[in-house]
Amino acid sequence: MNPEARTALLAHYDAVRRDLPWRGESDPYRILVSEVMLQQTRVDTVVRYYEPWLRRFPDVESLADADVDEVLREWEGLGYYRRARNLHAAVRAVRERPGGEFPETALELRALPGVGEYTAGAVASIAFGEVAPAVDGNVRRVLSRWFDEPEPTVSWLRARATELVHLTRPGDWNQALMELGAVVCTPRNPKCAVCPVSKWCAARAAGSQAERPVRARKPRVRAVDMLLVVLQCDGRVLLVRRPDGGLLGGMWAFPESEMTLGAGAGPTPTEEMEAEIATVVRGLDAAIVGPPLPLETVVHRFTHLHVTYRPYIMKATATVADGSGRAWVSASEAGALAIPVAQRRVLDQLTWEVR
DNA sequence: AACGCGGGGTC
DNA sequence: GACCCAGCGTT
Repeated sequence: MNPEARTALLAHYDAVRRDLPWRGESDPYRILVSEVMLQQTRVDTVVRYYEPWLRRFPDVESLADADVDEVLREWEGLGYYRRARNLHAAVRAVRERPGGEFPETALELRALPGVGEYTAGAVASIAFGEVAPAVDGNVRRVLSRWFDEPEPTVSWLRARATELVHLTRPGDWNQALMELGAVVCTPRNPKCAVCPVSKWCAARAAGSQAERPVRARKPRVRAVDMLLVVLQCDGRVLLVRRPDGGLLGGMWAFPESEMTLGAGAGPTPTEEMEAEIATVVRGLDAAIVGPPLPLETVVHRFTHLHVTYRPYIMKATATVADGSGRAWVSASEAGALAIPVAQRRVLDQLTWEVR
């Protein structure tokens, strides 16, 4: 493609690359862990999770042996919890391979759960030196500007990235492109003055870099009021396990019900709220022995959802048999479970008095 | 191609 | 408050 530009970018990467925990790593398991954690997640966030994760799950064997609950607990706060479940399944799949050997090609890696086009290329190039492209959001933006392509398609990106990838240092090349996008070729106010490839950049020449790639239309955010039912009995509260497939899948949370009454919920529950609480409690095969009392509301923003959690606490009889999907937990037991951040904030309001 | 899926940093 | 991040799986 353009040997001069590639040399300039690699030289820039060598000179200024950040010192990250996984930099220079050669263990494919560790590289896979870092790449999965980095999916849709900022470097600064991943840095806080990476090393604790490796202390708990240092290799394929230890992660494959672990229970999914431990895996989710270690992932708690990172978001996109499907990633943790997929990673867990992926190392189990690796263990089942002949000799338990780690897949070494992008094609084989791609077959692992949670490993898509990007992650397969990244791990193959970084861990095994395969000449494979790796196109993430950063690279998309860099290439869109480099070639002044307003709306790059997946196939166009794959073609450009494949042409460009360095033949002897593919892993460093892919990381150099991503690092350029993260540090220099940023979404807003790109730092063209310090960019090592600005003199080959078509958008820079046209002055269109600020508009590349063109913004996608913004998705509308839905506002939701969510009733949370906090049943308390003998210093324990009832948590239910959320369905695997959906939002916050597999994590433990308070029983909830979406309310349509808007922001009117005050210090005392409305009749409508009382009725909804009763419905939820009935569904849990429990019985209330005291009045529902409001806890502080907790606001949490998901990407497409703006949720106001309205927790009500009440004493109840622990008539629920502990099935796999329900559990009466103490404070210390709650500490060991994977619980969504917003609901952890509700838990933090509890005093855990016995009776 | 579009959508669901977390949480947090940045401007 | 809007944007967006070292994406993937499903439909």
